[in-house]
Amino acid sequence: MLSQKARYALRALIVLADRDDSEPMMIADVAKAADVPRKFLEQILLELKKRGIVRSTRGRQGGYQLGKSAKEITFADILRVTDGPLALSPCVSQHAYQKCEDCFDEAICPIRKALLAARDATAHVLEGQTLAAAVTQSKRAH
Amino acid sequence: MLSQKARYALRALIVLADRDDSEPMMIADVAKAADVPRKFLEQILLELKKRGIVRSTRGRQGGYQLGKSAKEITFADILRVTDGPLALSPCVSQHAYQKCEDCFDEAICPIRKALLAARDATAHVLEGQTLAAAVTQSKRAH
DNA sequence: TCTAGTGTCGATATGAATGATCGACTTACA
DNA sequence: TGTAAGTCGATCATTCATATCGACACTAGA
Repeated sequence: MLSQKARYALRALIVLADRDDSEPMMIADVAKAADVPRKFLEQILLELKKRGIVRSTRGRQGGYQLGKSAKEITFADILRVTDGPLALSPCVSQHAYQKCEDCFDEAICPIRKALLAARDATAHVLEGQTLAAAVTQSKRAH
Repeated sequence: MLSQKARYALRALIVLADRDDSEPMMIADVAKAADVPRKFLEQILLELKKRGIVRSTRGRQGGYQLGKSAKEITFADILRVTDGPLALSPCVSQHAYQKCEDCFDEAICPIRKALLAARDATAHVLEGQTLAAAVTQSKRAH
């Protein structure tokens, strides 16, 4: 399951993607539009910023904007920030690989093999879902 | 990520699947073979029993066996017991659907659409992975 | 019928993660 | 230089994950 944090991040980013990106949007406004607790959103945006998904401007007239084109930001990118690796086990993670402690031989582990297939399938789908597509879709529906 | 509980369940079930199933195996023996804390395994097996994945015999000479053929038990079945729905959100779960509280219209929710695709992909893979296949594979490797 | 060996079940302990909030600080523009 | 913005560290409440304990119920075999 997604964490609440992930839901908030997705909603906030869709808000940012769905507007004229020429000037930044204040945290408070994003929080209101995306229905996210203001202070919590702060933390989330900071993490997204560290990964380059958004960028910020300080001081007056400051706020947040996407860090790159909405076409280049995928759901996979976002979920990796908020919820960690997509994989069901560290031993099948592409971006955060780690050996299982109690696995004596990865090569023949029957569990690993199944999890690897699951990871590939999930990642393939989520890496194909961009923010731009999400915005387009929700606009078309109105 | 999988919970520890899920890893334990998978390992224990592979142990049960990988033996002559004519007589039950004691919890203590399963715990040892699968390297799972005995008391914790108790709880896990009870839950698996409720879902029909294993069955038990009480009293002397008692113990656990698979509840059906290893060919009919999928990783999806097991993970649903230990970790809940495979879906990333209740609103896209097949077996445990629930409406999002703060989602005003499911039909046009751009997040939901992405999560639905992810669920389908994951479920498809995990429902294709049986205990029997896992055992066969690990045997072939030796 | 007794008893030893087995699963069952409810309660509880503990630590970690999650979700959320607060207040002080820094930066930038007018 | 004052004010409006983001930044950052700390903290807190609650829930969840992991694990353990002890008493109980059931059954085969002596």
